[in-house]
Amino acid sequence: MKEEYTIGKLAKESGVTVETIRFYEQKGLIKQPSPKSGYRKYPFDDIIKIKFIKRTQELGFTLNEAKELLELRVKNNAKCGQVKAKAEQKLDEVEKKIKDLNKMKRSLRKMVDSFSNNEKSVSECPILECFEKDKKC
Amino acid sequence: MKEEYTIGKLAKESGVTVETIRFYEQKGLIKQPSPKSGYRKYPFDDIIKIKFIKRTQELGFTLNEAKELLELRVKNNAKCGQVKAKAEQKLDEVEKKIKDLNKMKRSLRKMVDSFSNNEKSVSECPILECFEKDKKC
DNA sequence: CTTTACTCTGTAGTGCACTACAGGGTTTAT
DNA sequence: ATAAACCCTGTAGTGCACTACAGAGTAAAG
Repeated sequence: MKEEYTIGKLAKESGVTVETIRFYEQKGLIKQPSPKSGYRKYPFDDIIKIKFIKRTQELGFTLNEAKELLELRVKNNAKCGQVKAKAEQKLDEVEKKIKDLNKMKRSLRKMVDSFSNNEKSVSECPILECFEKDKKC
Repeated sequence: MKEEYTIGKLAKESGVTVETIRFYEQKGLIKQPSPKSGYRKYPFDDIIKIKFIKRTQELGFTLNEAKELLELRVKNNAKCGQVKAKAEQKLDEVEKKIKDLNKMKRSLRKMVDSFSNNEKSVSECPILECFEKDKKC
């Protein structure tokens, strides 16, 4: 009943490859007690860490940003206020991303709507024009 | 009154660098009549092509996708439906991203709110847990 | 006619997030 | 005891979208 994973098991359990874990380690996202004696050993808890990284990536954060967020958890002298500030900053970033994507969405929707006549040949479709900024097709 | 741009003028007019244009050429997005005699010459029309590429990128398309869209314009047997389908697919992708980011936003907002007590130490702040999928903080 | 500005090809480097070996050592199952 | 399965470090390659030269040729301005 050991409290540890080998790298292979951690990889399998968290849904990434062994190489990815070593890559994260190299980038400083996952630390490990430099295996003087053979193999890396990871606490079970690291599976949550890796899933967290994957989750943040799904949401458009970079690995460096994931690292920052992980570091917030680790600094035990940090106060909630500091964490809150970082979280708020991320929140602003997320909101900006959503805004940008909504712009994209509106443009794409306009384009799609303008292509309602499926049988027109492309020469009659103003493809280039439809992509122009602020152009109504 | 020549009907052509040099690469430098095309670059300036379309807001990209000379290298970017050559890069696009290399990737097959812009074609040019392999300048046996000196310098590349581009029709004025290519400025629209490059702006189109930039625009598609703004809309979340990759260079390869931009290339495909440009090719649709050239193939005169292509139907509007094909362009529409591509735009719709992108639209789905963008909408999914927005959904994910909204989830993230809600998680972050919850997190920020839970950090109202600025003097609690971070160890009491459930950062990782707050990011977990479908987890209510 | 020379200097400056522009162009050419080709290769290498950037940042991101991996992915794929090579050439070993270790552990576990049979 | 040996073979399969796993692990190690380290380096190189991938795809994307450029960016930055090096070393050379050409065109335009004064």
